[in-house]
Amino acid sequence: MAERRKVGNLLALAVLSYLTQRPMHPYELSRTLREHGDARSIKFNHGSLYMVVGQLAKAGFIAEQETTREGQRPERTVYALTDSGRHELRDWMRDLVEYPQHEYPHFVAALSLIGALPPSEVVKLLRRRLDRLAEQCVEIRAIIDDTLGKGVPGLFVVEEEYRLTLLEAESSFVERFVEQIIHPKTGWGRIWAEFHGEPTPTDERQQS
Amino acid sequence: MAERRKVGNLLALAVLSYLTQRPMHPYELSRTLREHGDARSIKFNHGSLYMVVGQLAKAGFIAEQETTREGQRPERTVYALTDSGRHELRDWMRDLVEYPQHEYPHFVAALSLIGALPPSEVVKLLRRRLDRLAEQCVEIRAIIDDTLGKGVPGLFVVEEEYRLTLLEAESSFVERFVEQIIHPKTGWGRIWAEFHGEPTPTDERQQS
DNA sequence: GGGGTCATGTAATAGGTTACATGATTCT
DNA sequence: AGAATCATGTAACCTATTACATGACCCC
Repeated sequence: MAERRKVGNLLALAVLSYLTQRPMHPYELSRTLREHGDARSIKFNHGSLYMVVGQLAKAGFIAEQETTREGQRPERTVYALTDSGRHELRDWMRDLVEYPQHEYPHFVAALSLIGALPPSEVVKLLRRRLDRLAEQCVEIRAIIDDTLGKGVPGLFVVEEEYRLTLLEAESSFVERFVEQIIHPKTGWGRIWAEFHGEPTPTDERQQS
Repeated sequence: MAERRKVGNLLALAVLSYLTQRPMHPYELSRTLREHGDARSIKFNHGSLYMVVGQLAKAGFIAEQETTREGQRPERTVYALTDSGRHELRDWMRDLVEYPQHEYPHFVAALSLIGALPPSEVVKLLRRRLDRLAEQCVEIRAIIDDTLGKGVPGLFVVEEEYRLTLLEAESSFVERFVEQIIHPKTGWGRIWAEFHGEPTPTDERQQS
């Protein structure tokens, strides 16, 4: 489970995966990744790609196959997957699917220090957050519908469905949280506000 | 929104937050962070802490206040929050609470490349994942109950409640996904399996 | 009083991001 | 023909993680 991989960057996983189809040179990988929209799921960045390709080659997961040159353009080095690379890809995928990872989303960090802001402000900010979350939901819906509309099978948008699930869960969490804060009798707002030297808040449920 | 901060590591946020209480030296911060359990929400690591403190000092958000030494132990440099640091803390928190960030969880990456594994295996792995997710849920529940049991107000475990919400959402997503794959008539399993050269799967719903 | 572990920090290394460079192609 | 953009890669810089170092305290 989550062993220390020789190459840990998830971009490498995408590279391995694309190379199962055919050998490619880095720029082609780059283009394909971006076009295929994988950059939404895996942090992508031109510089890192070359780094990762280098690491994979050093680790023996891919191998330089040929070096061609067209006209005066820089040389393009074509890489192919090795057996060891094919194995690494499967093994890594199994790992990722079976074992949930402890991660550190930004919002978790913010929540853990939320007491640093006064509750009246937090409520305002959370309501704005709800709007943004809703926007993101429609955006993702659009991507999904658009892709399915082109006849692509649903399996290829499953990661977007997942995101959507999480966004919806977050939204309803935030709604509940806001209620907890502003609930006039049992809410946390009172002591929290006092701690910040704010006037005891009135019931704000009707606002914006 | 999400401007380029002088110091971007979320550990720095925790440091700023702790220093609002009183000036401390790095090791004290380190201990406090670990004891207070913030390491579950913010990636923490001894080395990074010193780095971050250095960065914060260079950026003027904290300032060296005094340097003491007890016996022959190394010097301890005590840092205090500056006005600019206090401002940065609030500003950063507002940012994090209001704006959802696009993040890259490992599972999303795996889903986006899920076709690399054959469906029969994916189903097996997803079922195992469900078990692990359930374990994590009870673990978090325990932390929450334990903390509340000590009389700590609920506000201080809100980040764990959030995690829990996300875990539950993920669980139900995975359950639905498994159903999608194995559904005998409308499921994705059939073509997917063929693509991998596997025998067309039978209805596996009764298995483990 | 020798073997752990706590307290405290620095240095070495590896990893990732940004900036730079340069010929080719296309647009106006 | 000059400007913008694509194609392709390297180098410089920052950030983060691991490893190392050393005196104090505690236990048996």
